[in-house]
Parts: sequence; structure tokens; C-alpha cells
Amino acid sequence: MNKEIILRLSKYKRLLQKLKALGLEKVFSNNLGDALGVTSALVRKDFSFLKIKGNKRGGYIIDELIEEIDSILGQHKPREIIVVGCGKIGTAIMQYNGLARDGITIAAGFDILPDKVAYKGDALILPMSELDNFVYENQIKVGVIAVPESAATAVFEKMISAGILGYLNFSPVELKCTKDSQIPLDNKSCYVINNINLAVEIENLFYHVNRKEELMAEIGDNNTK
Amino acid sequence: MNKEIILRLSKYKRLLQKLKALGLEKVFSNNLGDALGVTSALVRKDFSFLKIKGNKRGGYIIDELIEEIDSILGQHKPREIIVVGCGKIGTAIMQYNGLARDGITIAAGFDILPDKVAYKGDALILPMSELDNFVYENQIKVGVIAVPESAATAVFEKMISAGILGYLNFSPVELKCTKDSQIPLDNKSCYVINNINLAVEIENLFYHVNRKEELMAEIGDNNTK
DNA sequence: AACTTAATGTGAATAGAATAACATCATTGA
DNA sequence: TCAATGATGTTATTCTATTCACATTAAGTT
Repeated sequence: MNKEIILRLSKYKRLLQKLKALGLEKVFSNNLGDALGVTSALVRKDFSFLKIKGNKRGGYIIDELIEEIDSILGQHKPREIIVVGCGKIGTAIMQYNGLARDGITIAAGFDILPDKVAYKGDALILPMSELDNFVYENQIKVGVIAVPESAATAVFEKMISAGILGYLNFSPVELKCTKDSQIPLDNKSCYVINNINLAVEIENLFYHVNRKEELMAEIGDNNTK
Repeated sequence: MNKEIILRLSKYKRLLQKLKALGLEKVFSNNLGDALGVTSALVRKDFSFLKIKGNKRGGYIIDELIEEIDSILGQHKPREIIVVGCGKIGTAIMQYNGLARDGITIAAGFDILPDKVAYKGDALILPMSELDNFVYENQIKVGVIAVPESAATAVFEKMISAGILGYLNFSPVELKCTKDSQIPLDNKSCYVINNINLAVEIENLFYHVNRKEELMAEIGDNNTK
């Protein structure tokens, strides 16, 4: 399967919700494609793959689409996450209210030794020693890592052994699932990791900006020649 | 060219710096591949594409690699960015010290109307009205968008017209370069945008975790049958 | 100096994803 | 009722990224 499809689905859904709020009832593959910057064919293909049917001439019913997508994304299931590392980035995520809208709630934050009982957003910050128990008790499956580089791998291992299966990692360490995590799920493996390395992302922007500027300069030279 | 190569380059570089700090002098394509989760062939191909030469039997000299990569990534050029939106996420980025290490500095933060002169990290927060001038004066090319959804497109347009060419966007709005931004750079276009939508990313984690769990359950059923 | 080894460098093969193209078929309108 | 239209659904194609496989060659070994 295509990893990107699910990301697109999430984006379709958000767009559809906005269109619905504007009073629209139907949508064409063209509309969705434009908004996401892909071709209409790909949109139809995505839907076809997901067994979502449209009407031969009337496009797709927005309500139906949203419902179908929700059921595929599992919106109905509980979606509680934990945030490990309650420094600046961790706190920002805990207090980010763009998650609640999608049914994602922060069950708790964790930090080495919170000096006092503290809330960030609506969620309590607990000491790392509580992690195992909390994850087990609350059946948490997904976690955010927002600790400094030095702590990242240790924290990752703690979370793995606590049973966290999906990771959003903001530390600059590139975390990986172990190869054998696929079939025999021992307590040393996970399912999916999304590493977001801010420095890498920004460095990448600079590269492309610089390169394009060089390109422009060349073209400019040629034109004035 | 391959968009992913540059991201990998950044990652190679970080890894190489760590290896160097450990006292290593040479590295094999295998080492780098393992760390990044790709094959050694791809590592060699990346280097080959970038005209980086290794030694037929002795791998690559770490110092040389780092230097080559730095020159390709343009590490020597100034790398100042601005952060627009100084709420929780914007502030977290401004105070994140993982950027300085890579020569990335925050030139300033911007917010609608900062109620007082304020610093976040080392950078001053300025009112949006100063944006145009500041970007021009300081030749800023790259910016982070960390404003609420409602403000995102307006802010984006302001930044575009100020001359920002590369964007890291944390707002839940999917920003796009206009199609015609490629060749004739008018003042309504940009070069590269990286959208990071936290809700989408987390939703994606849940999907994959759920799907894998279902898969596991099936396999478990079959085994106990 | 010849032989073995162990890495690089790269052309071919494969896999994967997106686009293009078109056949299909509901709906509209004459 | 029948043709024209305009969207979907799907097959074929293109494009891109990655891996495979191996020829190459530098370094070490006898």
C-alpha cells in the first residue's frame, strides 16, 4: 500500500469539513486534487482503493466521504496520546488546541522529575517513573517524544517497553523501528515512527532556496546577455 | 533530481559529526546506510551524484565528507530565519537550541501586536508592521509560520510579498507554491514550502498502529486455531 | 609480484507512485 | 427517446526512487 494515501486522506477530510461548513454538499475529484496539489485521477484512485464510490456524473457526497474516511482512519476509536518531555516543544504540543478538533487528547505529559504537580493544557505532568503504569492502565498506544537529544534513545526505549507503538519524535535523533518488529511483536519493538528534525527541515529549505536563487541568477544573466 | 537526497545529506552530516566526535576517521557506505535505514548502494549513489569520491577499499574520509556536504548544503552562507506567530509553538522554535548548532539563527519573531518589547530566546519580537522592512533590510529568505489557522493564509501572503522564499508551516492550512513560481519570480511566489500538520501526523500514527494491531490480532487468531 | 579481499562506483532491474488517457455510464436537454 | 455532456472508475504509461548485482580497483597478504 501507499504510505502517502493515509496522509492524503487526513487532508481530504479536513478540507471536506471546511467545505461542508460552507454549505457545500457535493465535491468533485478535481476540487480535492486542486486543494492538495495532486491530479484528480489520484484522488479518484485513492477513493477507489478505499472502496469509496462516487456518482458517475455528480461527484462525491461530502457527508458520505467524511463518514467513510473517518471510519477508515478510525476516528471513532479513542485517541489518547502522551507527551514525553515537557520542555518548550512538549508544552507547546500539549497546549495546542488543533488536536482536540480531531478527537486527539493528551492523556498526560511526562518529565524526569516535575518539581511540582503541574498541568500543561488540560493534562497532568507525571514523573517518568509513572510511565509504565500509566501507559498500561490507560492503554496508550501513541506518544510524542520531545526531550533533548541526550535523553532521546533512553526515553524511546522506556516508551517501547511500556508498550507505545506509534511515535512522533521531535528530538534530533533518528529513531527507527527494529526490523523484526513486523510480525512477532515482542516488547522491544514498535510499529511506526515519524521523525521531525527541525534543523534538518530548515536546512533543507535553505538548500532549495539557495539553489533556486542560483538558478534564477543564471537565467537572469542569460536574458540580459 | 531527487528531493530526498538533500534530506539524507543533512542526516548523513549529523551522523558524521557524531562519529567524528567519537574519534572515527573513516566511514563505509554500509555504516551510513544502516543508520539511516537505507541500503549502502543508495548511500554510494547519493555521493556519486554529488561527485563525492571515496576510496575503493577504505570507505570515505569523514572530514572530507563533512566538508563536501557542508559546501553542498551551503553551510557557509548566512542562515537567518524569522518566526511569524509567537504563541506556544513559535516560541518553542525560537528557544530551541538545536538550530544554532547548524548555524541557523533566529533573526526575529513577529506577532500581530506584541504588547511589550519582548525577547524569546535571543531574538526580539517585532510587530507584523515591521515585517516587510525587516525582511528587506536583513535579506531574510526563510521563515517559520506558527500562527493559528485563521491567520495562516493572510500571514503567508504578507510573507510572500515581503520576499520570503522558503517556509516551514506549522499551521493546519496546507500552503502551496503557486504553479508559475518556477521561472518568472514575481513578488507573489515562493520556492519551497514544508507543511507540518500535527493533527495529520498524529492521525496517521493512529491509523498505522490500529491497522497493525488488527493484523496482529488476525495472525494471533490463526496461530491459536 | 601475483592473489585475495573488501570496499567503491554504476548500469540494469525492480518497485512504487503519480499522471495521462480513455472507456463507462448517469444525467441533462432537445 | 436519444444524443450530448461531464463526471467517475480504471487501465496503461511515465516517471522517479531504490535496490540489486557486478565490474572495478585499491589495499593488504603470501
